[in-house]
Formats: sequence, C-alpha cells, structure tokens
Amino acid sequence: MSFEFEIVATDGKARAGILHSPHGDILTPVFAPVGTAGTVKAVPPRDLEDLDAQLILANTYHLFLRPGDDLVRDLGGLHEFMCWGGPILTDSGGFQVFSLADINKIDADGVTFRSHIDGSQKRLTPERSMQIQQNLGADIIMAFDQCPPPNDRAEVEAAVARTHSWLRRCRQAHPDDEKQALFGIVQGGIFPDLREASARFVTDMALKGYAIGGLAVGESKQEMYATLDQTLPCLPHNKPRYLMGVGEPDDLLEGISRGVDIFDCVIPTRLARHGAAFTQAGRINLRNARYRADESPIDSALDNYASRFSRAYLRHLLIAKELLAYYLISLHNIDFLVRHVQNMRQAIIEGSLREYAARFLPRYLRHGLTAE
RNA sequence: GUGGACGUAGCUCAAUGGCAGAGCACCUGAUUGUGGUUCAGGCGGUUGAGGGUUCGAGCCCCUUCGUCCACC
Repeated sequence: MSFEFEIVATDGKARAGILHSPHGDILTPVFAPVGTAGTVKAVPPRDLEDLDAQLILANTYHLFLRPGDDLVRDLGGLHEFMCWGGPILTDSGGFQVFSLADINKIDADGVTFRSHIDGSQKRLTPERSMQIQQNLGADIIMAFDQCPPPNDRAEVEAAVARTHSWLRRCRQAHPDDEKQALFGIVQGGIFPDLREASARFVTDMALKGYAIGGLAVGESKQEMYATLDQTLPCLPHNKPRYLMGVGEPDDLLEGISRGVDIFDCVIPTRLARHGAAFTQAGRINLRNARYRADESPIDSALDNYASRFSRAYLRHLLIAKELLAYYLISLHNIDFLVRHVQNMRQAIIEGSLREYAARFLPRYLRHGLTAE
C-alpha cells in the first residue's frame, strides 16, 4: 500500500495528489524544506511540524562524511536520529560531490573525491549511494546521477549516458520495496531531444517516482520553463514528479502549473541567512536601512512565531549576526513557501489556480523584486 | 614645568616633496538537488587649526590646539 500515488484533483496540467509513504501521507504539491547533516538547518523539526511541512530532504553527502551512514543506521535511522517522524527524502550525494568536494576522478564506475571537511579520499558509486541511503532509512531515495552545466551539449550527452547507466545499477542494487521508494532522475540539460530520450529511459525502469534534475543550475528561467513544458508530458501521469532544487516562489507556481508534485530548495533558509524574506508584496532585504525603525512584522499575512517580531528587531539581529535572526527568518520563509504550495493545492482542488497565479505572480515576476 | 612621539575616511592605519589609498564599518545588489560563505558595486576627506618655504606640502619650517609617553 505504501507509495501509492492518488491524484485527488487536476486543474489544467496541475495536480493535487496524495503520496502514501511509510511515515505518513504526503499531500502534493509539496515543498520539502532541506536539512543538512541530519538536522534541519537552524529550524527544529518541532517547528516544521507546526508549519505543517509534510516532507523534508536530508543530504546524503553530508551525512556520509559526518557522522557516517553506519552510525545513523545503528542509532535507528534518520527519523529517530533527527527526531522527525514524518516522511524524509534523501538526495543521492552526487550533486554535492560535484559542487563541494574536490573531484579526483570521475569514471564510468563512480566518483573519487576528497572530503571538503578533512580532505580524506572517498568514493561514491551507484551501489554505495544506494547502500548509504538504505542505512539512512529515508522514505524516498534518489538515484545516483550526474548534474552537468545545462547548456553544454557534449557534456550533457555524456552525463545523460552516465546517469542512465548508473540508474540501471541503482535499480539493481536497491530492492525498491514498500519500505523505501527509489526515484529516477531525468537529465538532458535544455535540449528537448535529450530530455525526451532520458525521460523514456527513466520511465522504462518502472520506478515509484520520477525527478527532473539538471535545472535551476545556471540556465535562464525561460529555458527552465520550456524544458518543463517539454519534459513533463514524457513522464507517466500516475506517478509523482519531483523538480529537484527548485525553488523560488514564482518557480513553484510555474512548476505546479505544469504538473510538478514535489520540490525542495535551499532558498528559504539560505536567503534567511542573507537577510532576505518573502512577503505577499515581493521579496525584501531586512538588512536595508529602511527597516531600522519598522515596527511591523515581516508579512502580516502569516501567523507564525517569527510574526511576533518587528522588522526593526530582525534587522538588528541580522546586523549583530545573532543566530536568532537566521532561525526566525528561516521559519518565516519556510512558512511562506509551505503556505504558498498549500494555497496552490487548495486552488487546484477548487479549479482556481489561474486566479491564484494572477494574484500572486505579478509580485514575483521579476527576480529579486523589492516590495512596497 | 621640561623633553619626546603622534594627529590622514566612522574605526585601525598606508602614502621618495608630485593624481590621498587600503582593510574593517556603513549603504545597495546577486545567491535555486544547503556550510553562516563569497562576489559585485556605492557613500565617505579643507590630511587637527593657522601661517610660511616651494612650480608643487599629508610630508619641510614656525605658531597654536589636542592625545600619549618619559623625566622633574
């Protein structure tokens, strides 16, 4: 019964669904806050429960290096280790190997790299990634893939071939049973023919869900949307679709409108650390001097613990580099995105997603739009 | 009181007698499958004050004010 995906309602291409998992149902579309090293960075799981976050992502690369997947397994798995009773998704570790570590060698079999923490040499292969993710014990795990720069056709072609070969090995190495679902990843950069071929290959593996990778990594938003337009119809309608690493509020809307069910992104917490907050009127930078004496909350439309604090106080915390600033603004930004996605789910059920988009999108059309 | 050192951007300090600069702070902007970083740009000066020498003075000379140190 686990991992059954029910589509509750559709509005155009957008879908409202329920993905069953061993640790609870996931109401989609869903935005998964991102955790690092087994804890959600700066925001305790208790708060995420309060915000009604239904899925969180934990990073395999970080947990592999520290504290180690064996230890997490011995301590009862990730849910118990990090005190999060809800569904968890782990990435494959591949992305961070490519973005954080010093790569020594990438070959057909896997990747040898040096840890960014202590410089020690490590190796990840599709089989090892599956083993680590089994040890971590997430509900949804990701195939080990290669995410290349999206505009370089030769590189993308090579990465697609490698990703497919690795997916076959992941599929073999992992039981893909009712305890843990393996999702495959479509690559192909911004090239329609490569995306289509990749979608076909990945779909043939008959997995419990499918991800679109290799986007939001340098291409323009128009290129990303065009790629979604072209790729999503190539994926099975009755399986969840996960757009990896996205995104910003407008991207969530654009993705959902096109039929994406699952998202994850660093942006609510990373922006919080840089002092930026989402509001109904657009993005604001709380470091700005204009908020020095602003007694209003970040966004009066939200009601969470951070809502009690004035912009002036949050600005003071930021300027003073107080950890509380990162916590409160992260809480706010996650609340904003979770609410945003929940609103869209409700709009899909009511058949009013276009109206929601018309109200919401203009404020977020321009990247970095400043409010008021 | 005597002798000495030093006064340059908000702060800490650079600058052969030859375009007055850096770091930090402050003010903006960027950050999309997480290391709080980093990057890009901007504001900011009667060089304590006054006079002199010089083609030209932050720099040399005189006066003055201030700070610090040492010694009566």
